[in-house]
Amino acid sequence: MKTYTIQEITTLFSLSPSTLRYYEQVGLLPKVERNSKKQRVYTQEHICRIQSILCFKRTGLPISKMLKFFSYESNLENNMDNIIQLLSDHEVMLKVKIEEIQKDLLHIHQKVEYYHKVKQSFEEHTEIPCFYNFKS
Amino acid sequence: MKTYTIQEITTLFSLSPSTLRYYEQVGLLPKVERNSKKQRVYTQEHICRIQSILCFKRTGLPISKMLKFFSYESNLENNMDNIIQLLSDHEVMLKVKIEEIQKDLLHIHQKVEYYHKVKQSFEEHTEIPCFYNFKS
DNA sequence: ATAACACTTTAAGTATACTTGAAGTCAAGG
DNA sequence: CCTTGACTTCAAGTATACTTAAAGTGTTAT
Repeated sequence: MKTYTIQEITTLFSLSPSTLRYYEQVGLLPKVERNSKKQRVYTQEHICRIQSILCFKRTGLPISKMLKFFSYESNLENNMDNIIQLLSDHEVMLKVKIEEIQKDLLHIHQKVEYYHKVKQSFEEHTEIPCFYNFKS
Repeated sequence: MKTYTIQEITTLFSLSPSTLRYYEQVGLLPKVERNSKKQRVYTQEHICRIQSILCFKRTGLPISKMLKFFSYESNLENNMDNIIQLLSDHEVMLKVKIEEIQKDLLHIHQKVEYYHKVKQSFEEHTEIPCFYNFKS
C-alpha cells in the first residue's frame, strides 16, 4: 500500500506540518503510524480524511463539530440519527449562507461599479454620481 | 434628524453593545456623538456604516481591510485606484469562494444522502451501501 | 433618599485555529 | 567524526474578533 511522508501531504494539501500534527493532536486525524525513524507515515485513508476535514473547514464547520462527526462515523450504528442531523443542519446553514453571500456579492459588485463611475467622472471633471445606496 | 440609542442599534442588527463599542474603538465606526448623559447617539449614517461592515463581515473581509476601505473612502480623490483594487480583489476572492463552497455543499449533500441510505439498509437489515467516494 | 436602570470606561479574558520556539533524534554525506 | 536535513515532542505564543468584569455616572421610580 502506498504511503506518504508529512512533506508529501503538506504539498498535496498546502497545509503546514504543524497543522497536520495539530489535527492529529486534537483527534481529527486518527492514529498515524510511524516508521523506524519515528516519523509519521500517512496512508490513503488519511488523505481521504484530510479531504473531508478541508471540505468541512471551507464550509465553516468548526473543529468541535468535525470531531463529533468523526466520532459518530466510527460508531455509526448508534449514531445514525446524530450523523444525519449534524450533516443536515450544516447543509441547511450552508444554503442560507450561500444565499446571503450572493446578495453581499451583488452589493460589493455595485460598489465596484460605483467607484469606477466616480473615477471616470473625476478624470473627466464631470459631476460625481450620487453615493451608491445600500439596500438590504 | 432621527437618532438611535445603543439599544435600538443592537436590536436592529443583533449586535451586542460591546461589539458596537468595540467597532467604534478600532475605528470602524466614525465619531459617535453623545447626549447630555454621555451616552452614544447613533444616526442614519451609522446605520449605513454598520450595514457595510456587516456585509463585509459576512463575506469574510477582515477588520483590517475594512479599515483600509473606510480610510480610502474618506479621502477618495487620492485613493480612487486603491479602493477599486481592494473591492475588486474582494469580489474576485468571493466568487472563487462561492464556487468552492457550492462544490462542498454538493459533497455534503451526498454525504447526507449516503447516510440516509445506510440508515434505511440498517433498518431493513439489507446490505450497507459502499462508502460514498469523495472526489474533489 | 435610595434603589433600579441604562448606560459609561478601561483592562483583562475568551474562543478558535493554528504557529513558533527550543531542544532532541536519527540516518546520510563529506 | 561531524554536520546537515528532515523529522520529532512539548509548551508557549499569535491573530482575529469579540466578551466580560469591575467600577462609575446620571436620570427615573418608590
